[in-house]
Amino acid sequence: MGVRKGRAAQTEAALKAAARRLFAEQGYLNTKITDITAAADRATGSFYQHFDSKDDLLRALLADMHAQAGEALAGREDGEPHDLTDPGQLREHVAAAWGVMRENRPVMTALFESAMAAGPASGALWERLAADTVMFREHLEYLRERGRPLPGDPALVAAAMGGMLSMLGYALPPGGDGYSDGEVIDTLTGLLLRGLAGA
Amino acid sequence: MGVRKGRAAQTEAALKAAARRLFAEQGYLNTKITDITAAADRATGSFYQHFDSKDDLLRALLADMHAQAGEALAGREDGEPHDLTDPGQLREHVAAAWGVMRENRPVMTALFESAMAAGPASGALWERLAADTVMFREHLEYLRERGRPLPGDPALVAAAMGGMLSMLGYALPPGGDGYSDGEVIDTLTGLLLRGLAGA
DNA sequence: GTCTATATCGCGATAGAC
DNA sequence: GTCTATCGCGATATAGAC
Repeated sequence: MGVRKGRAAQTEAALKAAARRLFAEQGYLNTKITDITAAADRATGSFYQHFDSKDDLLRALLADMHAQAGEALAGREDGEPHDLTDPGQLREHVAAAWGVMRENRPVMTALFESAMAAGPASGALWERLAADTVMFREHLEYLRERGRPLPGDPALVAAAMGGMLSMLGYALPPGGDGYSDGEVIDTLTGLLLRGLAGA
Repeated sequence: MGVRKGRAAQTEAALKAAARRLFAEQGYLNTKITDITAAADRATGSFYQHFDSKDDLLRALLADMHAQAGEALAGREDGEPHDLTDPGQLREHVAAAWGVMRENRPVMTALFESAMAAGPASGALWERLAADTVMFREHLEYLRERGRPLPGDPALVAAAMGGMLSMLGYALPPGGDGYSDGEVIDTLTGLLLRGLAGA
């Protein structure tokens, strides 16, 4: 695709870009449709030419993210499960998950808030957690098959790991005064790998 | 206090009870003030005689919970920090945290959603996480002082542990088909204690 | 497709009789 | 203190000209 786009495509892109910025800045739930159109310098009505609702826009952003992730990961998966008890390999996985979380902060943030707004009984958040940790779960199941003792059911352990990551990814203020990405990744890796009982 | 209450106290209690039930069933954000009054068989206007807003009601529920927890914990804290690397003691702490989460599901749920609705940049969720994990943090600092190697900054490790707990506590459907409390507690204890690398 | 203007509505909050 | 009735605002969504 070339650099030049039609006016319509430009508007859609502007709306998406504005939405991503606002979702990260003030959250998904707090962001009104009029906020998005204003930030994109478009009229309110134009929004509905491209999206049915805020939720629809979010799904579009998610699709973009998946497409991008698909490109980046193409051919990188060798199909052979990795050994999560190996320090280097675990760190790599934690770093990858953390990276996705940070680079796609607007979308992850929004999905998180959206799932949460559905309420606990809806199970939406649990589904999200499960979906986001399939890779962890598969690797844990692989370990279990090979006779490694796990602290519990692979799906539960995977969800616990993922929950820890998502929660920190959402809650930790991204810039400045907090912890560096490397520090967070090292800490989480260490915590998961050795546990509290030490090396 | 006796069993009989005035009409006013009865109304306030009914509103609180209805709110707790609805918060657990459909979430805090989804629950409208009119839902609460309807469930409590009271008129909409009566709500404001007792609370200024939904947020105010939540604070009242939180105060009730703290009062109750205060009674339960009175005299149980011996001031001496515990050793979180001891399996029994760690499990006790995890079980305690999990128990609070489950027994006060409506309030915890609501606090969680409320903090989240403020958006990520507000830092509200991070503050909640930090506040809910002071006990973990203190124990970790105690370990560090005694020369134990930790995977990272005590506050960060504590937040990670707390995040894992809160996230699962919120996301896991409370009844029936899921995991038992004992299973969850054992899994989390094992995960934190031995880490993935095993005993 | 984009704009301006407006219809519609849910819901928080208040007024005033009882 | 509780009720019924209503106001007012914020936000979604649509209508119709350009």
